[in-house]
Amino acid sequence: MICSGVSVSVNVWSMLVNGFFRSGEPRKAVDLFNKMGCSPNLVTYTSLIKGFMDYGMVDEAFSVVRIVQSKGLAADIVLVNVMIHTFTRLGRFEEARNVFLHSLKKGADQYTFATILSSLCLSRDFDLGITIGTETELDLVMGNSLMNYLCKVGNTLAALKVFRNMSNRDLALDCYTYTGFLTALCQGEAYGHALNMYDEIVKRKGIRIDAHFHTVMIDSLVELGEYGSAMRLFNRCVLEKRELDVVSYTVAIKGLVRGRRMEEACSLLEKMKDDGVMPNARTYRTVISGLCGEKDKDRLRKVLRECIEEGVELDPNTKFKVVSLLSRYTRDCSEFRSVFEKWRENVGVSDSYDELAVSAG
DNA sequence: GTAGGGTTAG
Repeated sequence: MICSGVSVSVNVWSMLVNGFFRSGEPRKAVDLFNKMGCSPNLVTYTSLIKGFMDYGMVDEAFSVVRIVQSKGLAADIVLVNVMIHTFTRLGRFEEARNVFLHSLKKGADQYTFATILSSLCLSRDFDLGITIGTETELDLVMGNSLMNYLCKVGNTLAALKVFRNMSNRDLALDCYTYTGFLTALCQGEAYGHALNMYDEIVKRKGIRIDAHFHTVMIDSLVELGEYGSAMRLFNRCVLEKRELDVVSYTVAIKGLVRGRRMEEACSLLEKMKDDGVMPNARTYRTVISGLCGEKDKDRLRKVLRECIEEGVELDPNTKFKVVSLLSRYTRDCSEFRSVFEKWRENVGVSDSYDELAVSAG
């Protein structure tokens, strides 16, 4: 269209800018924006803000926000939703909440509620002082988000009610929905029923089940202290070649640690690597604090060696436990002396705050 | 039928 001189509307330019961001070519999106043959509008700016945020280009995103403001363009509902999402991703929950409260007066929709519910969960500040979206008819994503929120605040019955509501409608329930359902059942002390439902959902045709779904069931059993049952389910998932990821293995390891089965926990740590799933800092933390708890110095040294070899950085808490245990035995920690030195140097600097920070995507 | 937005775990 451009080469043949056909006039390209602002709609088409906006679609192209958005499309290049979404297909992983932010450079082209920006080039095209700069070459637009007409002036951009709110839709174009919204695509830019979202696009920049998706690539972690926070300053660029906010420079577009300032352009919108300086042009006196009023944000519509889509931009409002993008801004709630943007502030949330940056951990700026207060601002997300303010934008949301402002949007209530002008008509929030399902996207708004899904976003703010997730924001509240992330901020761990569940008290918004208002009820959310009771006037709005649930759609799939908002329903999923609401169930998740209700489970987190401990309102299990309300979560189950949302599930029933969703089931009675013409919604194509998905992985998120069933995961929320199982979480609620386990929280409601109906884990036997949850296990039956789990089996039934896995057998059902046409539902894509992901690692998250299996992991939630396994983790719920672990949290209920049903370690044997949790491990049977995990092993069954392995045998049946279900999709499992690093979180699934870590949750299973947590079950073994809680059940004080450290030998098996260490074997599973090895097995996951054989299965092609690389342990991360959280996995090592689970095993290592378990070994510290059991004062199992020999296994601890072996696992710590691997952790260091693989370049996985532990959290400050776990480092402290390791040093407390091993430094009492000079002979046992000689091989780690330089590593411990480095840990001491870093105390109090950035990495201590990592756990407080919220991922910017 | 005609641009842009949303939900999950250890």
